[in-house]
Amino acid sequence: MAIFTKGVHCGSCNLKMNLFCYLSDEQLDIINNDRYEVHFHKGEVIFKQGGPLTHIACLTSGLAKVYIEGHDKKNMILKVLKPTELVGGPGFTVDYRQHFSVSTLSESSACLIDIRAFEKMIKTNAEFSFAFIKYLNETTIALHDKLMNLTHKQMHGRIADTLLYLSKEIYRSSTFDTPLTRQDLADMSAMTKESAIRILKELKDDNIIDFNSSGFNILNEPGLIQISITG
Amino acid sequence: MAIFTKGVHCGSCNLKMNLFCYLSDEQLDIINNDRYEVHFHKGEVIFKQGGPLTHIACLTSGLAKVYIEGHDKKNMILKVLKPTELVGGPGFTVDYRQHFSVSTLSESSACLIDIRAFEKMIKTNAEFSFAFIKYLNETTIALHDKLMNLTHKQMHGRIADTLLYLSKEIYRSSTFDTPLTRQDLADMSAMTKESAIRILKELKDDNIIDFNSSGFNILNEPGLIQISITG
DNA sequence: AAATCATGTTGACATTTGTCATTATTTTTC
DNA sequence: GAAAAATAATGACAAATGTCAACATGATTT
Repeated sequence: MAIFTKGVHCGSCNLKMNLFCYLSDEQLDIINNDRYEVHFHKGEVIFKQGGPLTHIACLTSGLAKVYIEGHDKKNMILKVLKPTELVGGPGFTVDYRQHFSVSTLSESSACLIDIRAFEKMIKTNAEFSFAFIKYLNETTIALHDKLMNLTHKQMHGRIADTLLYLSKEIYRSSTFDTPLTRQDLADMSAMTKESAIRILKELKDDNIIDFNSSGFNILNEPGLIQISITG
Repeated sequence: MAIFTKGVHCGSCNLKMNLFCYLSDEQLDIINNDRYEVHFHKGEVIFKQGGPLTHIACLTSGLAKVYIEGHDKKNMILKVLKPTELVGGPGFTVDYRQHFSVSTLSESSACLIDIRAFEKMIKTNAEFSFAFIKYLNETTIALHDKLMNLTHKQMHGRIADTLLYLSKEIYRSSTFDTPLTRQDLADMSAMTKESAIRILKELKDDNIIDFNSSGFNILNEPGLIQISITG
């Protein structure tokens, strides 16, 4: 678990950017007063599944993965987190335990917000609460989408979805270098790493994508989208 | 879509049972004033995916299924709804469209609550809003669970999960008769109906379960749980 | 530079799962 | 009650996917 080495105020994380814009200056002060910036090395765990939910995190630099840990190292990566996204956890208001793990894919920083301060805002500011409900519902819609993609598409479609997600949502570029390993790509696509490698090779052979040690390049995005649709 | 044949006040749906217990009598009056009870025949659609989200429903009698419609009639049943459960929809606060369909599995009644009245309660009552957030988070936890089960378990484990869900959560009995078809059981377990039939037969041959035209009987629950775990 | 370790790749093979055709059974309709 | 339609069941087969073993590559340590 994250250790608060020092109480450094997090200046790089402008809370007003997120749903915190609904807070009054006074309320913002309350949250600002006990939030801390923590630096994480590559591969370190920010939140651990099963552990206590004491804080909400806002990734301020670097990249992280949010994943559910299953049996036999069979993990499922729910999403990739980039600055300056929030990550809470559905245990909030329920059992105050983490229902997924979050770990960094590169050197990263995160701003940790005390869950009690967050909870107070929810209970005292209805606009803020409403915005948070919207955030939760958007998460649910994304989860539904993932559920359908992973259960109703074959491997080619699932890998296409993963590549399009990285290209469009995370890196916003048709070429990108990524610290995600083949195992990570497999964990995002619900398959073994061997299968992921095979499908990637096929897509490369068909000139839909290209890749080497320095990253991926989507050569034929319409083709990749077609594969994503036909599954 | 549901047609409001008549403005019949819904007496059988005691809103105080659900999260509505956080409302003041005054607020409860506001919601009570424009809610209606509607009867649905077996197989009728209460909410249609893609359609407008104008109401929240509380099933007051009967049974319904909540499902995402995919391509080629490949549906995914998210949950079975029984009295007196609420069903909203993640489109609330987002795009005000339905992101899943709800249809009845038997003759049913539902109490429909205007989404604007509901939204007003969210915005004016922080305790209510907090309870609703808890409800949303519980839904998300259940979705995570489903995602893991469906992507990381083989068919035997998935069918076992479905049977245990029906037995424990829905019917609360080791024997139950259900209007769910084999296709429905398959749609809950992310497989084809032929596969569902085959697995059910295997479980029957192994004396883990029994079934006939009048319903299911779980003979060896520990065995079924073991299958669910080893997947 | 050698050694070690993590990650990536490939091939052979077994298993799982879906598809399709066919027949039985049940339910609904007339 | 007969006919039609929906649902259930079964078998043969093909396709998708995982498993395992082997080896390659690259990064890190010594």
